[in-house]
Amino acid sequence: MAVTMADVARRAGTSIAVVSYVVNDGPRPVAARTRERVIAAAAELGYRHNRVAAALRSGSSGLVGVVLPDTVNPYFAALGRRLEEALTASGKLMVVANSGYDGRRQATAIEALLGAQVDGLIIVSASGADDPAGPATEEGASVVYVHHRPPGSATTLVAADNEAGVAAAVAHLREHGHARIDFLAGPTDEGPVGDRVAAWRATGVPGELLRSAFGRAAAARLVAGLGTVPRALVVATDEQAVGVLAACGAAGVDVPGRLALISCDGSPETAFTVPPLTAVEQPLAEMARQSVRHLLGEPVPGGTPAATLTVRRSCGCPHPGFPTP
Amino acid sequence: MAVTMADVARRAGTSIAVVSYVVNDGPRPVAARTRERVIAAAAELGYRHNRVAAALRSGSSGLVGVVLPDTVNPYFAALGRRLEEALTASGKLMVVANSGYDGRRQATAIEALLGAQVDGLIIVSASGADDPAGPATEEGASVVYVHHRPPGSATTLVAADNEAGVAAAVAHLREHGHARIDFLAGPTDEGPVGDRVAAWRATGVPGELLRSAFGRAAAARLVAGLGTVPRALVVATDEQAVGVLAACGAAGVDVPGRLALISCDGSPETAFTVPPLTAVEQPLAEMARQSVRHLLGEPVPGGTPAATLTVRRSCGCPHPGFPTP
DNA sequence: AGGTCGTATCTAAACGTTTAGAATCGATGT
DNA sequence: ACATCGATTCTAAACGTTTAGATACGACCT
Repeated sequence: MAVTMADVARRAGTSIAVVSYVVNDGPRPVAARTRERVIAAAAELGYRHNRVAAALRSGSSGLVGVVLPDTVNPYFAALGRRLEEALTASGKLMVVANSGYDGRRQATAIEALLGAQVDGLIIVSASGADDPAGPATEEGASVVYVHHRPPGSATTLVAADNEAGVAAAVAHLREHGHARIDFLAGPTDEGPVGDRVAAWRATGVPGELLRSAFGRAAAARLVAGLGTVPRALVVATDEQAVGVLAACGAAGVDVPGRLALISCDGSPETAFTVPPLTAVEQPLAEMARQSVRHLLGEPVPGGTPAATLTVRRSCGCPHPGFPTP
Repeated sequence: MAVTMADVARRAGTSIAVVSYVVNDGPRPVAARTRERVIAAAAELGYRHNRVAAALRSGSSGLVGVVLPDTVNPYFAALGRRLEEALTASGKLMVVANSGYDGRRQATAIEALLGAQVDGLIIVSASGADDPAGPATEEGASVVYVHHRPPGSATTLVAADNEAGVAAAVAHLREHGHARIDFLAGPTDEGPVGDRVAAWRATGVPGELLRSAFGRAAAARLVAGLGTVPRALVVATDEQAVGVLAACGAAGVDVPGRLALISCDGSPETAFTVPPLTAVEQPLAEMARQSVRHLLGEPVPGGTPAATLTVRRSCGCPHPGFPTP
């Protein structure tokens, strides 16, 4: 059915080997005239390189597995797209799997990806999951964790430095005149949330640590139940910040008038909330690039990328398009 | 390196063929005792089925390519996840590619996916792109368009019926007392937007057709520049509705007080906007299931799935958690 | 002329499966 | 005893590529 290298070789009057050399641009040189004939023959016949056959023989499938908790979450969606960009630039295809924050589903997904002979695995680990890279790395597959690595794993982790960003957020709110600055985190301090809590604590600014389950509904409940609304709040994730916004909207609490808010994550959606969220923005593009380089065993230039503060409206700053009261 | 069927066969004291029969559960029967021995041997050795080798021989890679304009857009993100669920249920892995709404990138992506020998292609075509399935289907690959099919293509399309949904939206706004109901669409009526505009027109209710480029910024500009704010508006996509919301927030226009809003798409994010958006919700799960069944050549039960109205706050209805004035 | 080198090409053996066709082996029927 | 049959298993040929080793052929040197 499909056009194979043998067809191209026959047409170009050469052997399969040289066709392969031309297609892969190596590992042996091909005379310019021959190369032209092969290229012409391939074009005429509509040859398409069969990566499956190549994968079987060469051991590289050109596939990279990406495991994310939930690609509908804008933060992971944004990370996923950055990863795809970085992978495409390296000629890899991205196979995605959602773990749904569930360790078992994550393990199943990884198993399926390894069966597909992926060249590597980029994992944002579900919290509470055992180290899923264990079985994977035993097989010799390369694995990189992004954003969150399960406790006890020694596998490479690519994550942003949030310390400076959170400090900047706190400093910024203080400039707006807030003496107390509270922090809203999830029920546990696992993963990057822990770093953010620590960074907030490290500033030494007085304030309370509030907790709410992950998910917007929970965050909404929290704000609704709040007796005295805190004046300034740093929120650990966009997801929760959006929940806080929804709760404030429902309760008629003015943001930033009665509650100043700074979120962490800074996924694209934060630019379009009402009001637009000021956020400690994760350097997703750089994280994606570094992950891919690690995975492919290339040198990784630049150190840990740092999250930076993106100022919009929810902190109290005037923002283009918004009337300053 | 890796454990192969030959290793398992040796250990189980049988031939490679029976190992294959056991692994694939066919196409020939295996005696119960032998099967057990094979399964035990495979477990002891940690055998993992090599899908690349299987793909080369059998012609089925277990991979399905999914091409989306932009996986960061919540609507496509939600569709993507539904597709992944449906594919996983059929034992397929999903390879995603973003086209960035660009015909050229879309063509490149499809080419790469075909090279990976995907078993099929699910495409949400970039508007304005030539029929990208042409070259693909010539190769015998099966292709299904979802949501939007380029004009001139005869390939299978899976899309929702928006007529009843939009009519319900218009009727609902009328019940809220609006005599005029405007409609906000993109610059062209290509794809599903056209159906929605037509459905709005078909209701015969007086109102103006407003236009704005795709993208939230453009929608924001539109509302900001509006002399007299329309009282009731149906918006063609969530993306634009979020833009309208942002513009209203910035301009201090109360939604739904001064402007009642119903969006089309109904991606998960609409539940968490301020105020929560009433929307004509696309039956994404059903669309995903149908797409996959079409792709795999299975019978597709049920006709065209219909979009349905999900009532929240932006239309003027009271909504749980919101004080009714 | 004979040897040596370099370049370009060819031959053929993998890679790990799938799956027809052949082979084996009791059991059954005559 | 012998042919027949069914159930099970084995043998071996693909699938389309990659790539090491063998080969062919001038050019160059002595």
